[in-house]
Amino acid sequence: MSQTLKAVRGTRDLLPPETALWNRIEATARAVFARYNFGEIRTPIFEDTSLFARGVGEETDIVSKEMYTWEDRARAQSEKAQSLTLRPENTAGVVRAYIEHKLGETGQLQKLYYIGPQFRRERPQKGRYRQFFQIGAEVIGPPSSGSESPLRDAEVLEMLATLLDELGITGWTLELNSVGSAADRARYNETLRAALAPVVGQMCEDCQRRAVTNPLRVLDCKVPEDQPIIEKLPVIADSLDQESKDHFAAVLTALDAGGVTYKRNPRLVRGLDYYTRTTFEFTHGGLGAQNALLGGGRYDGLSEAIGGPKAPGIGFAMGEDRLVLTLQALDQKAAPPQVDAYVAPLGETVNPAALALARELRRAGLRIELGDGSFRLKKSFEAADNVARRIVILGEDEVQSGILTVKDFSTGVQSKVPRAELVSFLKQ
RNA sequence: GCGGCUAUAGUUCAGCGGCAGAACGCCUGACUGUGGCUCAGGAUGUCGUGGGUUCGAUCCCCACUAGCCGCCCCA
Repeated sequence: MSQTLKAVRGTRDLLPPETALWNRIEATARAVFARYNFGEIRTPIFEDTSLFARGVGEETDIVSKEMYTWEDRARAQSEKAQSLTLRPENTAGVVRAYIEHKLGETGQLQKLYYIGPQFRRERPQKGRYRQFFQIGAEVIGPPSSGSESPLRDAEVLEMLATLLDELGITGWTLELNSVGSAADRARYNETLRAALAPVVGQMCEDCQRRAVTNPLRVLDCKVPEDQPIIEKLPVIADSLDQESKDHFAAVLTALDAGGVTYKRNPRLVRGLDYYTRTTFEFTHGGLGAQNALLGGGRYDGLSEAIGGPKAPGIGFAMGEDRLVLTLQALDQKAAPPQVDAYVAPLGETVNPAALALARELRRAGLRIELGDGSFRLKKSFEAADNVARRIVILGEDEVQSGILTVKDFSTGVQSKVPRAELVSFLKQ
């Protein structure tokens, strides 16, 4: 059916009842964030392209291959067209807003969370979409606000463990590493290049390519034959300066005290250029190749990279689509909602009275489905049983007498209830 | 971006070079105001799109599109 319009590749419609699960996830996230004193930030869905080029990194796959970018037309002949991009992630936008509104001038630590769509033009797969939803948070501020403290790292990780637990996601793994400062990373890259030179010839094709373009990525290789070689490569921990080492040690100490279990992964390197020091990933089996539920880390130099003041920070982004998939795999499907009562008018003449009754009940806070007088009683019962705990029958008799007939589907008990008592009866 | 698998009813899926199928769901009746069980009947649809081979294609071939799996990357 080429004529009918369809959602474009990599995008999808979310429909009830699945949206109930999305709502639950978002409500839980908001509640947890509130307990940790985070406030919501909403940034635009598109930004100046250079924000991502400078923030995320020109050489990353995200920026070099996956962004939706276009030239916005100039308003006047004298004006240049502006290059705009649908946001591929939200951290850069948050930091841009932090700089633009001079939030650092408050002297306060900024704790901001966001929930919203992001866009990357990748090949779609389960758990990977071109429009996908992230729930993320950032802790950022001038150094004097404590933004650089390892306690912030530990607090964010502890909050994430709590959030996943409250969502009902069991069996997650937290993997942790420190990639050090920008200088540490540059030094490590050199060390790695030198160590790879004599052995790279024995490795897989991908690794041979990575050894040239991005040696850090060799550590991600999953080819079994390469593992013995990779295990003998120098680890980044040895290239860290003393300050970074102490910082990471302090994060681990705080996590231990907080009772958050983690697994150190010296080979965890993240794909965005802005990450420094602590990096982490929460993974879950059963997601297939896209096994990361969320990822994040520290970005002490990001603000300066995009022209702002020194503002160290740490943050994360959760793949909401992946949270949904994981919860569905754990069989926590959204149960079809049961309304409190189904109002069944008997005959089209009582339709108006049925609307009045439904209004009264709904205004009292009850969840009501309203049927239709053209339905035969049998059909009303069947429709009601699908969605409601009880049926309220409203025929001519009931309108005349003011006594309604209510049948409870779970007990099979049928009652006569005066209209004045109906609300309290249904609230039982 | 690369490689592989797949595409048939609202849903999950059979099927065959010659009238398009099942289950569930849906509609009608048995049953004028009492459902769930039962029985009888009914509608499901351009067989993803476009082209080719053929007397004839839903089936074979090609291309495209989309989904899934792996790679890549990442949330």
